[in-house]
Amino acid sequence: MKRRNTPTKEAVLAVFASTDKAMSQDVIEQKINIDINRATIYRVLNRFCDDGILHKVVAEDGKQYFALCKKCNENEKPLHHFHFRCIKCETIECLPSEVSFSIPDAYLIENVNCVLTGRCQECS
Amino acid sequence: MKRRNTPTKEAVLAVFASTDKAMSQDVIEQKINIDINRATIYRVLNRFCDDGILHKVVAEDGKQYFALCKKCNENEKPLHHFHFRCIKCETIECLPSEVSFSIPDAYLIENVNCVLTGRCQECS
DNA sequence: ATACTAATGCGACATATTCGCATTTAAAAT
DNA sequence: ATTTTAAATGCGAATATGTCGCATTAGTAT
Ligand SMILES: [Mn+2]
Ligand SMILES: [Mn+2]
Ligand SMILES: [Zn+2]
Ligand SMILES: [Zn+2]
Repeated sequence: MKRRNTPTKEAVLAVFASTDKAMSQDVIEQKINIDINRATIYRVLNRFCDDGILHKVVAEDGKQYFALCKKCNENEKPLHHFHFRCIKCETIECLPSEVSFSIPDAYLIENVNCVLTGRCQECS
Repeated sequence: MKRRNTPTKEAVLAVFASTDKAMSQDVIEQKINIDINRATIYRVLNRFCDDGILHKVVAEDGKQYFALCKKCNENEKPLHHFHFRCIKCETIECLPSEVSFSIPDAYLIENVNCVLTGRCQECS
């Protein structure tokens, strides 16, 4: 069960180090020089999510997007934050805006997925 | 461009009249007695969305769910509300909780998609 | 150097949604 | 009542995204 260091992991992490946007598998694959299998990329991404290194968002295009989990000390982001997807430049960013809602205690929330869609500052 | 009345439309609307939950295409198809083609159901649903009769939510399972748009006079629901998807009973409900966030004016919001996932009151 | 098993590549599979196109049919026009 | 028009449908194929099984490769600890 212990994780191993592999070129694939490093390549994927390098991509995330280069931007603070959330990215889909195909975009990530494009940004990597070496050839990595699609399924492998998904497995690496999901493993990173399990390990709390990445988090996953599903936009209303039905696709999964992955983004770095900012450490609580530096660029702090609320645990549950909104995301913004620009239909023009096709990027997804994690917003600093926190998600808050009221719901009866009887509900058990296991996941929060909030995405706003439209045009970002540059594209509007 | 003018809409026509068809048995399909009526059958789909009848399904929505029977519940206040959001439903996916396959569930809707199951609830209809007469045989309607899958693509047709999607087209009807999307047309209803265009016409403001239904609204669409995409959950983190990547699937589209459709729900009635409540009229502003009766069971008033905020324009942008949260949704809750129960992983146990597999239902999606429109919550009365309104979605509020702060984002620079330069952003142009065209769509809001917020889904909480977990276990509902009955299933928790 | 060897053993153990996590990680990968590959192809197949599953599922959801859309699209083109021929056909049907609701509704307007005659 | 009949004809006309284009909206709606059925069907099959296409697209897209994500997962899975399984054989193979390759980190890492001993
Ligand atoms: Mn985020
Ligand atoms: Mn709703
Ligand atoms: Zn943009
Ligand atoms: Zn439930």
